[in-house]
Amino acid sequence: MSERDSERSISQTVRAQLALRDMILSGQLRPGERISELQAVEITSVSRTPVRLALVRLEDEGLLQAIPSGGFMVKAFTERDILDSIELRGTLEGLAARFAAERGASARSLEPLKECLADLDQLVRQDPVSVEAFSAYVTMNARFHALLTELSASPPLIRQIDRVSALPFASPSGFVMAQSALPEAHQILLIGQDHHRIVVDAIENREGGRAEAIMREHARLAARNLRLALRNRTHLDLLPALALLQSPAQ
Amino acid sequence: MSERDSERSISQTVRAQLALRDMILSGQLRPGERISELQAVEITSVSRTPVRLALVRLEDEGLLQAIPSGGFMVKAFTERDILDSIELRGTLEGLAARFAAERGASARSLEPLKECLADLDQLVRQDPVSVEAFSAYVTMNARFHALLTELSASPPLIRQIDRVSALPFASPSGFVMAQSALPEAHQILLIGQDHHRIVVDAIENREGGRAEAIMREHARLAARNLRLALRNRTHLDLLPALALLQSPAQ
DNA sequence: ATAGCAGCTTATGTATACATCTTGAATTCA
DNA sequence: TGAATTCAAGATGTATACATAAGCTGCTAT
Repeated sequence: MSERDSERSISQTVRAQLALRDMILSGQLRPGERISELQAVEITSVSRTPVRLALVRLEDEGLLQAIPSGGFMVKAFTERDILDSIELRGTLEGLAARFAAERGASARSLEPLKECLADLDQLVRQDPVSVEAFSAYVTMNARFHALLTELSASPPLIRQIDRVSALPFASPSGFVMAQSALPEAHQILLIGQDHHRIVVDAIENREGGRAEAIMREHARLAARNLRLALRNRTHLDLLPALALLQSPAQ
Repeated sequence: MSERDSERSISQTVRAQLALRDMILSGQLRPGERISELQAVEITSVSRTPVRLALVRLEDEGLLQAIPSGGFMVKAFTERDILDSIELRGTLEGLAARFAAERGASARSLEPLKECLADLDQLVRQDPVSVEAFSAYVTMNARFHALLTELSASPPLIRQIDRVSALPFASPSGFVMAQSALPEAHQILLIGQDHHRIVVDAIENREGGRAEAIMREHARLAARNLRLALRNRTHLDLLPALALLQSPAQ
């Protein structure tokens, strides 16, 4: 299949990076655990050179932490770290929205965002929302946030947002699936979608302050989802990202 | 001397990273220029393995850009990129100040910041400000910003601020030296120091919004310095960071 | 019994040889 | 003359061997 072709074509470095990332996010490698190069070599079946590069990449992705004396360990996050990362993303996306508004995003460039908004509207309209719709929402929501970020037309800002969102629990869709298990599911989805509507409106009307504020608040929905999910403790399996959380949870 | 000892003790990777960074920031490697591993090997006199690691590190530092087909080139920045990076830093430092205020930084933890503030006051008091005082200001100012960042007590945020500030033209002291060549020098210094005073006051009084706003505005002083320096075109040599600027300047 | 030291095991840091792919230049054909 | 193709030179990707440093275990001495 073409899958095998693509697997063959990608570099060993990337292959190792993917394999190690999966093991970290799935909890097979636990927070605080040291991960030696040879161990990583055994896991990934590639030699030390690409393994080492993969480890360095995962370090600046934020999944690993360098040990002063050499080597790496799986990074551990507190609930506070996660909440701060979400607030951080909200702040950066707020800045992106403000830039888009102040710099006068053209009607043409707003088009894809509006289409995405309409697609999301379709998904949100159902009640109750099917699991498939939730899954589709996650994809479309990620697209919405990506489009919004690009609308800032600021490479340095886009770069930073991408880096923050690389942490799975800080990404825009990190906790959407958690909602599906909550009774407040549909309500929260509607509120989030209203935020989307508002930010587009604000950008269109050049209301920079409003656009920034609503994106900050929007990120706090994710924080709310996280807290609800942790308190209810239902379907935590929907959130592999929480494998990185220190002791208390899981 | 101990210098030779320390030079011997640091790793080849770090040595290569420092050497290459110097060459980039000093303009010996020009923006857009491809930098091959062998070339880097010749420059740094270390083998390809540590050179490669150094290149990867410089990439996520933001000084290099990966070429899709492999290898790296020196990243080029527009004036807009630089201004955006400064605004970005201001936004993040604003968030840090707000966190410090909202979370109630203890009187004890505020102490070092206040001492630093007093030291800066001493330096600013002279008129005209000597070159040595400017240089001391740069150091002390960097310390002030570092202390403020740490006061947020948020590892994820601290990490992001450090990453943004790694770009020399986005760092808190990036354009202070440019002032020394400007007629408005002392005035700008006084204004900046007043910002410092205000943010400490705001944090002490738990005024999160005020603390955030003043840090955002504070960063815009750097943007002002940049614009003035570029327009006047005097003493651009004081700003090695501008070696990364695309064509028009320099 | 505990603390400290010695030696060994294993980790990471580095260099280099080999394989593969990209790129540029030259030549040939239309 | 221009464009396309092929070949060569050089680049990056990968593996592995070697050097050095860290950490651990076990033994000895107090």
